[in-house]
Amino acid sequence: MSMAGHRRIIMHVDVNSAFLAWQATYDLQRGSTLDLREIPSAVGGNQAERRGIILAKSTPAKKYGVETGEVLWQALQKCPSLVVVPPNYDLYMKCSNALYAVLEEYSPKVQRFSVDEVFMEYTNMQPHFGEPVEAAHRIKDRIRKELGFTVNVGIGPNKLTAKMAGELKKPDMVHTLMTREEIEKKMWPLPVRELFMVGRQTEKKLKLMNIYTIGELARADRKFLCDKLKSFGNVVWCYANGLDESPVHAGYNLIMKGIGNSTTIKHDVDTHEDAYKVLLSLTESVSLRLRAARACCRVISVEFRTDQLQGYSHQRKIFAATNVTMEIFGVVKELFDEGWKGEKLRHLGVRVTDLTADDFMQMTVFDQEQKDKKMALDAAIDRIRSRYGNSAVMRAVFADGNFAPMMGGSGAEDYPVMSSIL
DNA sequence: TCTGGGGTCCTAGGACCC
DNA sequence: TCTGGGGTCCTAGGACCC
Repeated sequence: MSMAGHRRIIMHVDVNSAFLAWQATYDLQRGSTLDLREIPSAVGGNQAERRGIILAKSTPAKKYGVETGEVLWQALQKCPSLVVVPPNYDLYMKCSNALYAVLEEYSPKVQRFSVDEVFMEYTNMQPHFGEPVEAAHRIKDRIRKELGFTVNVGIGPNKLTAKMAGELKKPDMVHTLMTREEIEKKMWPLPVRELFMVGRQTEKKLKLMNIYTIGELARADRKFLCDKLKSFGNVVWCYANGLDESPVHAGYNLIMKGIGNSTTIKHDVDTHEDAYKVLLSLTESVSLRLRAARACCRVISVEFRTDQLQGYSHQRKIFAATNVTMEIFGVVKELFDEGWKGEKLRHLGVRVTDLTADDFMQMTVFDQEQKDKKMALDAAIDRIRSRYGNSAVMRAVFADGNFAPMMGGSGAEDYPVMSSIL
């Protein structure tokens, strides 16, 4: 909440080619003489495990037309010399934490927006750290020197303008979008697709209205847009005009809305037995994270993706909130049986939503003793796993080694992800 | 030779209630 | 025997973000 007439100053810090830069930094610190950022390179999933897409690319790779999200073999056609390294999520989490720790020194209000993006409230911080642009340069240079990777810093009167400023030109730059004039000059000429929240579908609809640039969207009739795009029309119109009042949510105090894990399976699954193994594995990691967050869930959903890449889902609200692995798994099995249309499945997911705090767990009328036992078992397994690692305890169904006992979730701490409305 | 995994929010339609 | 209308809850699907 900002007082009327009070001018906020928000900074957005965005790591340049985060996954790739972090890997390169790590390699250099361990004595490598090759900087991945200086050659055509990418972080990519494992093709043999059918996860072969580009997760991040170097600037030289970008010059060959390599794009994030594209399938590996296509990227290799464009750039045969492309060096592809596997992802390392634990490393990313460590680098992200290090970045966050530095930024916390400059403001009491720092919001983790994603693993590689942070919003920082700089309002009223000038007496301590100087004018915003100078401070941003110092912060940026300090991160490069101390942590070894570069960031862009965007500065604006709200989160939207700060974020858009940070995207203007990369890498290792500071940009501002403080005034109406700056917005019109720097942001309005950009293709409308570059506006936060304008994806492929919205771009297509806007084109049909003859809107191609952010400026054209900003000057379009608001009522007309609401007519065509419903409430979303208002959102994008405001964003195009640099309007946004959303607060910076400091630290972890945002409530998580849901926890999910999903996985692409090495071989298509077409039996209940195999699907159950995958689903149990996913349920294990979801419920572990749920308990770590000291939460229970009231909605459980199972997500399907077929070998034809057709996706669908099935969910149910349960009577009493729970975080007991085998209770959740019981519902997951039911949902799978009801939802599965019998196709070959390449991908399965488990997600829990409608979370509540676990401190006053609703007493179940029946079988309280049974429930206590299950909760004690989960707690004991969680303790062993946190002490000796996730593979220290394994359910017997996984003993044949065909499926991993804990799929998804890196064990890294969870933090709230920003909402799409900023 | 195919297209990851983690999220959030919005909308539409049906069930159900008064 | 009649079919108005408002409200809430639930589920599925779609759009977007990184």
